[in-house]
Amino acid sequence: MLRNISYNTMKPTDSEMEILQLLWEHGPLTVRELNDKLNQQRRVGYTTSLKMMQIMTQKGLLTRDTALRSHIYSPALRPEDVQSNILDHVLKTVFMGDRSRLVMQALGNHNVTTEELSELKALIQKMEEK
Amino acid sequence: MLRNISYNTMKPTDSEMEILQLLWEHGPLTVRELNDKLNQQRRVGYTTSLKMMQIMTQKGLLTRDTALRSHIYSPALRPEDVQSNILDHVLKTVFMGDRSRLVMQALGNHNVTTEELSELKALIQKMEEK
DNA sequence: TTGTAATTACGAAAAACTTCGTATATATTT
DNA sequence: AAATATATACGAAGTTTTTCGTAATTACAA
Repeated sequence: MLRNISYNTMKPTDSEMEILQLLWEHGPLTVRELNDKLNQQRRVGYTTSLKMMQIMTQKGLLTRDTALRSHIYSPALRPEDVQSNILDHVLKTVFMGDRSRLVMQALGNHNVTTEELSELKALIQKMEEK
Repeated sequence: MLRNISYNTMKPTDSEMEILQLLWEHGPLTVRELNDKLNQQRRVGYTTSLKMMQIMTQKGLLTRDTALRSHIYSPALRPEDVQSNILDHVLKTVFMGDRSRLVMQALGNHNVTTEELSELKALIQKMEEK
C-alpha cells in the first residue's frame, strides 16, 4: 500500500523518470554509479545527479541508505504504480478519458509481435469471463 | 500533413493540453470564450489565458483568425497526432518501450465495456491477418 | 463626444525544474 | 602526516512554464 505519497510525487518529471528507470533496471546504486550510467545516455555533471537524487529522496520518490560514506539509493515506488498513475493522467488529460482510443492508439500503426498478440488475447479472454 | 512542428511542440505541457482539449471539444473559440470554459474547471485570469494562447500560437499549437477584433483561435494539430506522439513518449520514458505492458496497464484494473471488448477483438483480428 | 467596457500586446514576476560551483567532510595514497 | 581524491550538503544561477499587471487600442453606450 502506498502511503504519504502526494499526487505530484506519483507524476515524476522526465528527468526524474530517467533516474527511476536506471534504478529500477540496475537495482540500488550510489550517485557515482547512477551518474556513470546516466552519462552513457547524455552528459550530466556529478553534482547534478546528486542534487536530483537528494530532491527525489525528499519528495519520496527514492529512499537511501546512509550507513556508508557513499549513500545507496533505491526507488521508493514500484514501476507498476508509477506507470499506472501516469497512464491514468494521460488518459484523462490527453485522451479525454477515452480508454479504448488510447489502447487503439497504442496498438495501431505499430508492429506487434505474435507473442504480444497472444498475451493480449489471453487478457481479453479473462475479461470476457467476468 | 504536419509541417514545421518541432518535437517539443508535439509534447504540450499540461496547461497547454487543457486548452487544446477545450478547443478540440468546443471548436474555434475567442479568448473570452475559452477563458470562461477554463474557469468552469479552475480559476484562471483572462490575461493568463490570452498569453498562453498567444504563446501556443507562436509555438504552432494553435492558429488564429485576426480578422475581427476578437481573435478566433483553433487547434493547429489533430488530436490523433498529439495523442500518438505523447503516447510514444510515455511508452519510451515510462514503460521502457514495453508496449504490451502499457496496453495491459491501460486495460487492467478497469471496467471495459463489452463494446470496447469487441472493438479490441476486431483490431486484433485485423492485426493477425497481416 | 465623452466616458466605459472589452481586447490585444507585452513585460515581467512567480513558480517549477535543472544544472552546477563551492565549501566541507571523509577516505585514500604517497 | 601531508597531499590527493571522493563524497555530501547547499546555495544559487539558468531554464522553462505559468501567471498576471499595465498600457495601448478599439468598440460601445450615455
